[in-house]
Amino acid sequence: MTTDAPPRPKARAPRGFQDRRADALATERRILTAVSRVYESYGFEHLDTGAFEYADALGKFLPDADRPNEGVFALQDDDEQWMALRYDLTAPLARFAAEQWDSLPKPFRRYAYGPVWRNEKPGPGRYREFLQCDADTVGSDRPEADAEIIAMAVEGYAAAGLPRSAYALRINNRKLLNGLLSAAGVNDAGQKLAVLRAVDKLDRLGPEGVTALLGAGRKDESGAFTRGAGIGSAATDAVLAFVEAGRDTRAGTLDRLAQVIGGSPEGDEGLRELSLISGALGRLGVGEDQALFDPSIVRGLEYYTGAVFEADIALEAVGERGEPVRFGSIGGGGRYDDLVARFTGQRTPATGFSFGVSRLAAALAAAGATGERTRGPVVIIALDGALMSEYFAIAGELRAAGVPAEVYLGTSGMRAQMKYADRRLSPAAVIVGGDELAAGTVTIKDLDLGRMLAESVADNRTWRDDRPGQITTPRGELVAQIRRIVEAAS
RNA sequence: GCCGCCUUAGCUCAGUUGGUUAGAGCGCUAGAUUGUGGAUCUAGAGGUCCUCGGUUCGAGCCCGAGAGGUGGUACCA
Repeated sequence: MTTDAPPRPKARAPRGFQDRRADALATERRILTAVSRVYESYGFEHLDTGAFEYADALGKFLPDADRPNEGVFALQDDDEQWMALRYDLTAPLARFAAEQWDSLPKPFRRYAYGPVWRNEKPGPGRYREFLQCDADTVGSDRPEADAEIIAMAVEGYAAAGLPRSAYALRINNRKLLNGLLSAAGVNDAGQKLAVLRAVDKLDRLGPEGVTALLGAGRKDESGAFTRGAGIGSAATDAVLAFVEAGRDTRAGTLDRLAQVIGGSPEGDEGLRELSLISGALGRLGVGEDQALFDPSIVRGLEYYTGAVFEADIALEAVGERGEPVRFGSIGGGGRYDDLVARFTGQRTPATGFSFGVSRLAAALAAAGATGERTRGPVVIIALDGALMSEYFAIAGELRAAGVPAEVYLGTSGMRAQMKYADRRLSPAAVIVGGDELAAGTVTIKDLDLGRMLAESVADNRTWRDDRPGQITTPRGELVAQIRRIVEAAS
């Protein structure tokens, strides 16, 4: 027995890529629609760009001969130029704005949504393909532009269905810490980067851990050692006082920041910007609990030059085994004044925010905030192959009346067809056999009513004899009866 | 990238000291019920015991390497 069948491929999605079915897609679409409406109400125009960009347009992560796929999914075009799937929506905007600058109304305000791709290690809530929804203003250096972006983000989360207590935007300004470090004599770029990384871990490691990372370094429980920034103890104290300057109100934090910032042109500039943002947020009606100043917010992206924003979600959720689930950041953004200049050489101030749509959808689903399952169509039971044309006529009538309907196209018996309608969560099934046809009637089963009545029926004999939720009506009343059932179901 | 743990049916898992034909629950398919979902009962289908190599008369079980997953850590434009 030597059959040389070719090896069968294993049916599996690449890791970090997910299949999303109707329920998840409905949640995503609802979020996208709601957030887009908010962006449009502020005057942002819709823009879409292609999934690929030339790699040099995406920034410093140029594919090289050794590791062309580091961080991004890249491939070589037939003219040997490297192209890469976009890893966010900001870099393509910078490219577009630079390319079209002369023909654009300025400041240029656009929103965009779509998938982005990152070729990195996937984890829980971390995929290699996910949806973002961004709004950016290019060509305004007014802090009010930042404030408006923040206000839209806050409004967007509310529109997406998050309860007000479940999220907040935390706002910081890169210039504050930069100025503080200059004043403290820390000017080395590598050290500054290490300080940012240390500060970013405040919520996880606490002040002690951050102190260690600012100084000599830190050994974690597993024994791995992380080298510290190596700044002096005076600078360390200044940084700690700074990151712990957050207060309950924006004005309170500003006052405290003024005390600890140490006096430097850049730091003062940062303070002035935050102050203007604070004033604008007040006038835009953004509550103190929705947008607060938090000096420990860093954001990884190195291209941010001023204000930075991050949205945290505080939804309580538990996984399948009752363990608490953390969703982390569900959005972020900030000011990037140098990104367009990479192309044009001219400094072009810009600011924006990015919704993590996939994460937000996952969080909403896990928190049970979107319990609804998408309903199936009215199913026309195909009892008799000779009557198929009648079945399609019925489906057509229902569709014309605005009711989703489908004729069962399998070859199974009635039991399987009813099961099919049940699994699709259909509101109703239509049964037409020889009896109905002869009598000029149709039999309609209200599946929701049946689902309800089933709870009080223990034995199957009764269940089948009673035919709960089932009525037989004249053929002419079909559409009206179905409509009544469907409207009750929605 | 580094460290730990894990990998047996579609899913969750059990599998004795290394010993016959690898099991359970759930799910799936069908029947009990000529044209009726749920519940119940019955039956059936479903397996590269992650892969490769080694030890052994004999490996799901022991040893080695690799892959995948997972948790932590690093990185995250």
